[in-house]
Amino acid sequence: MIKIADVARAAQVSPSTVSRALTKPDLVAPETRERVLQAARQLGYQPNKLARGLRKQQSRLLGLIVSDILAPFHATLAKGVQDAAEKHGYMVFLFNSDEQPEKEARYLQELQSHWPEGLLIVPTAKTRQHLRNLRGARGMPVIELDRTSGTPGVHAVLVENVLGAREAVEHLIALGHRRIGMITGEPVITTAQERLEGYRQALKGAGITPDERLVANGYHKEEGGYAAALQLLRLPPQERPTALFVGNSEMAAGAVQAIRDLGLRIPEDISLVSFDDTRWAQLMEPALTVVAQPAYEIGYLACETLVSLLRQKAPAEGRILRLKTRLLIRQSTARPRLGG
Amino acid sequence: MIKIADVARAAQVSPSTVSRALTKPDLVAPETRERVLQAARQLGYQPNKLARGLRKQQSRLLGLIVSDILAPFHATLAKGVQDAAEKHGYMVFLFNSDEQPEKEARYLQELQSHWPEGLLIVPTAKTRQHLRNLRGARGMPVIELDRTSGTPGVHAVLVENVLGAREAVEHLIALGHRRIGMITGEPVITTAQERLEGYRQALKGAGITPDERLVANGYHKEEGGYAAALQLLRLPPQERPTALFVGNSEMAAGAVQAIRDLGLRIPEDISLVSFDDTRWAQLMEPALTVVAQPAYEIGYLACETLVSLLRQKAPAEGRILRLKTRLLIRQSTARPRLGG
DNA sequence: CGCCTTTTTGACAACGATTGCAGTCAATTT
DNA sequence: AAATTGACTGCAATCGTTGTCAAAAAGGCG
Repeated sequence: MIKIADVARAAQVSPSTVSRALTKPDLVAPETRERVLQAARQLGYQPNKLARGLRKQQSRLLGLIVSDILAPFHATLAKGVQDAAEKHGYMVFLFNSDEQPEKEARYLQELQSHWPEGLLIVPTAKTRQHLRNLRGARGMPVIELDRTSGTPGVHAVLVENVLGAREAVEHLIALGHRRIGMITGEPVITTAQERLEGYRQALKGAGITPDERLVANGYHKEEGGYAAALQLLRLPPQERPTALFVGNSEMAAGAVQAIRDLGLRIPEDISLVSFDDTRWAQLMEPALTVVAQPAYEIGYLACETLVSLLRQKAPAEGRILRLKTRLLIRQSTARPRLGG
Repeated sequence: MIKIADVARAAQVSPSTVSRALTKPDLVAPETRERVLQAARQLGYQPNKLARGLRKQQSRLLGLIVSDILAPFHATLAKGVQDAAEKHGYMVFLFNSDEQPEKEARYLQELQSHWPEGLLIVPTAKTRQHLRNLRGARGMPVIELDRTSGTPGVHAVLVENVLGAREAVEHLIALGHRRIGMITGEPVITTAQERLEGYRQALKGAGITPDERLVANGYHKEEGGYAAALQLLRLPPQERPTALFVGNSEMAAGAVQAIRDLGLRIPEDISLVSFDDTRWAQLMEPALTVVAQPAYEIGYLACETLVSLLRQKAPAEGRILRLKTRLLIRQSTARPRLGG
């Protein structure tokens, strides 16, 4: 690997001059600079970021921990973060907690030892205490995405979950549904709480008495969504929901499977609306009505926020940004059958 | 940030001893070791990997460049790589070339300056020359995934594309199709070439004269697949294919849209089979017949191979591994209509 | 008790890049 | 012609960690 000393020798100057020629061009004489640049180019010199980071005490690295890279929402989030990071000359270390607090803790440690300048994280159940334990975290800014851990003073980029959920359920109510089931995520996760809250608000607004048997936990995962949907749809006929509102697309995929396995039809027998727009939601038959989240924008904006925090040295107080969701009405929601 | 000197002071020993106590425990006296470990724990010491990497001349970092992180195939690939890397104590820098050679070149440069010990890459059209330009690459082992760039001596983990494609097309032929169209990817990409070759072999094997008008380029992308499908399905009735074989899932999604926009039904009017199994392929109606690739295994295996190359210093000659595909017959393929 | 091994520890020099400081040299001013 | 300025360059220290080497301490043996 070519180092600065090699370029220095080739250009017949000192290493200091090479460094300056490359990073502070106006501090060296034009002809020297040209000689250095040429030598560097010819030798294919690439600065060693490890050494530079060590000396300058800055890594130009950001850490990103998402909870499920295989879910389109998170993949899109990650892309938004990376695009923004690249724009500002940062690299991103991407990890996947799989919603497992232990994995998250491990990755946080591993990450910390690489001296990232900032951290973006989709928190899990224990993120709050993990962040507290990160003693070295000094003033390292942290931005939470999609959910919050409740850590005081932390920044976050979220969506209007309550409103988004309420709109979805109000849409069902407007179609005439009265018995509306919800498949929610882990109750410790704020998105699950907020979406449940939106669901309840909508019911309340319409004067519908909430029935706790119509709310089932799908643990944010496909299998959980499958089980939850089965549970709800196997209620006795007069108690069974005529519509389901699902907290995310993973669980919705499970719910669709369950509905099919029960031999029910969407939307004739059961209306379905879920959070997250995905390719399969668009391609399935009937296309799924969804609450679309601006995943790319969340990631991009979070990273922009982080970078601007890094620019201004003063550790700004935690600010929470909330983006809007959009209800995309497709064919999976319809009037309930009479007497349903 | 706590450094070794801080721990040394707290434990009343020299920095060297702290370093040894942490990395070569049997070289320090038990009581000293205990004192050091305790101090380190108490202060929350984390070794600085930048400094360590610089000193030890090894970063424990791997680079991974995929061509589209939003595609499930690539996301799964990445997960396989990361899981394997983690097992061996490596971190992964993940990038996304978006199939754009310029992006790839930029990321390769950026990556190189972080001194990764090895590189995993899903090559684009210009990877071969990019790798050649990477002068510093010395003996840095490179593993190609999914496709090959044709760089001599490089390792690769691929699938049996010819065979997989042939089986898919033979399945269509067995159903009675004679006019079978193919939507292929960029011809410079080896997977596209090989899958096309499999298609041709299947036709030849069945004594069907290939018709070049039945092959359209979808450029690996959804929009391309849409356009290509339109082109093929708008051929005059007696020339129009009764079945389509699509080179990947992105293009297949476009093809499905095109088929629907034309008011055609799957599989009654047109049979469809594509490479890559995805959630939407399973959930769409009718469920899509696909050639499933072991994406996770490709990633995992590639990373395992890379790590084992790193272990044995000798730069082994390039070896190409090919994994099997599986034809999953679902409902999107059926007998052609009589007189179709 | 002294000599020789073995264990344990600390001082020091790297790794590669950057930067404050000081020195050189030519250009300008007096 | 001497003095002053300014532009440019090199020296040396530094970032945090590790490995080499030698010194110091501890243990073993006659």
